[in-house]
Amino acid sequence: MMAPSFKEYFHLMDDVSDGRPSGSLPRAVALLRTLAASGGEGMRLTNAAATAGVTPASAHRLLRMLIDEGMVEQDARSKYYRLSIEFFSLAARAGNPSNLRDICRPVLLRLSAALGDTVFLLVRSGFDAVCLDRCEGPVSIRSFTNDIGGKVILGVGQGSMAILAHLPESEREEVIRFNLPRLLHFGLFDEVFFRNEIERVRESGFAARGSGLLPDMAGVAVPILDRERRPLAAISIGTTVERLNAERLPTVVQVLRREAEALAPKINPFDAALRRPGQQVGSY
Amino acid sequence: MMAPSFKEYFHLMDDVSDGRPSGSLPRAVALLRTLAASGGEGMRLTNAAATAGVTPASAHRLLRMLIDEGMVEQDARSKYYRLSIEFFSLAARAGNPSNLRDICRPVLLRLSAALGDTVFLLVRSGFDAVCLDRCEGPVSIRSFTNDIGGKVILGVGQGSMAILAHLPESEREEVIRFNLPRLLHFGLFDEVFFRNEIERVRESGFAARGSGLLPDMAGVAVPILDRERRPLAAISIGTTVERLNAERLPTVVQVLRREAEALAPKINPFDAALRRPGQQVGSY
DNA sequence: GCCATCATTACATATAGCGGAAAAACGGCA
DNA sequence: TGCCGTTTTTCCGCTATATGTAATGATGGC
Repeated sequence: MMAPSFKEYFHLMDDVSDGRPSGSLPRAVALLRTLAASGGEGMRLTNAAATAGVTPASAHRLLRMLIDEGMVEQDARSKYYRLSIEFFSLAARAGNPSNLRDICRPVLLRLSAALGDTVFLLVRSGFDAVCLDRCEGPVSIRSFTNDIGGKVILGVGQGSMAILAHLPESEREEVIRFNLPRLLHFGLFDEVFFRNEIERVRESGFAARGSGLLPDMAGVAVPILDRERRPLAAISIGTTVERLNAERLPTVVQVLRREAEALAPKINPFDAALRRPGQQVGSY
Repeated sequence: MMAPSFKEYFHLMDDVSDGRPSGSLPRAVALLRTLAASGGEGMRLTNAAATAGVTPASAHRLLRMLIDEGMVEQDARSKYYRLSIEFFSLAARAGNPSNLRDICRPVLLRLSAALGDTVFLLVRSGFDAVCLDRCEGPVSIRSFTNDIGGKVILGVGQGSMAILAHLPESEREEVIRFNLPRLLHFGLFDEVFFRNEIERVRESGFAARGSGLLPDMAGVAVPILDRERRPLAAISIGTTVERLNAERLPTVVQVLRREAEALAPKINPFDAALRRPGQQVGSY
């Protein structure tokens, strides 16, 4: 089986496949999701309506409402709809739960300057991890969570793995059970390998190298743990395989760990979010 | 009059003051805006309801719907509502209209590496400018648009000014008329100074130094212009006053201009977005 | 352990949202 | 230029959905 392209990968993460939403709010959200999944160019009305599972008439009415609300823009002559910059700006403030990003920013800057690599801040979101912040180092990097706001399946990539591995037993199992099919779908893991990897990370306290999903790319990540040793987030650096050689690795891990430990007490422990089961995650 | 703090500044940019919205979608959006304005900690139901101008019962129902949709999270024990990480992740893709961000990213990286300063990418959004992307340089910087997703009044800061100054006459006038009261509200400008500044920027083709809003901070910005010389975006660097001295300035401007000109033809010209008048902007 | 504040549920009413169908605008293509 | 398929937009009657008031249940502070 072939490894999926980035585009395929991210497409599969979108939960557009809602079965006929009812009520105007769910429909509107379905449209927003659809537009988000459409990429930067936007979508035609008919297409968006079909994808979101809404009649064209409703889609038209709803999209107009959303334009009135400033959440959606429409290209003046092509009629293409897209999410608005204002929507982007509005939601950008959601990427700072309990001021996590603000608190971690200086650390990311320091790490990126000290190590010369790209640094990421990741948090869990359901069965995925989301990149909250990123500081570019001089070395150019490709990564699953390259972009701020980018989503990866929990367990894919070092930062994501660091979070998963440090979840408490029951949650960890729940996530593994949910994610295994998603991962196998890509032919990237078999279960034993995956579970071994998780154990290794949990015991060593950091995730390194990772799965070699991206050739020549390597990374290290450590979790930020609260007093009950629950993972609040992960700090991760992305670099090239050659830069992360055997003699440099321990140093990097130590630097990361020190920063993560210093960070932990500063973070106001926010509770696990309340969520309806089975929502907001892709179904395969 | 005192210069406003960052917090005050950004608070004033939030358009939460909708007069009793009717229909479930406008109410929901009002709640989302309210939560966005509340910062990272989130809000209680009652408070959010009052701020959004909705009865507590409605707020409760709507917020539950939004949680079902994955757009809102609720802290398990404190009951505080906040925008969800998934919402953040969803909207992050709105920050790439016509793939503008993807196209500019390599340039930002190159500039940040070459100049050693922090580089910003800004686009217009109504009467404001929004930061789409940012690459940190080694020198630490404070800026109005520090954060990705951050909003500034069109005309404040170099990047924002570069866009405003290069708008076609009629639009420029419209923006100036709308923004003058907002600017005067902060006691930062008088009209003649503001207009002179705009003229200077328009004629020279770049904005430098700027208004000295932030002590010791300086910046340069150039617009990215399409074939009709309409500003599509602005590239801006932020640095310290001393780093941006008289002898370095011309070099920096030239580097920026060259990149901006090389970028222009790559960008698929997207039309002015269709918007209802008088929406989505703060009223003072 | 009490009281005040806040969160949640119940319910009857009206209204806002719904889809089908028709009309109008658009965009090719010859 | 004129025709036709597609897409967008409007209209309208029906229904379901969203609404506020009011009552109940939970929470937290003193």
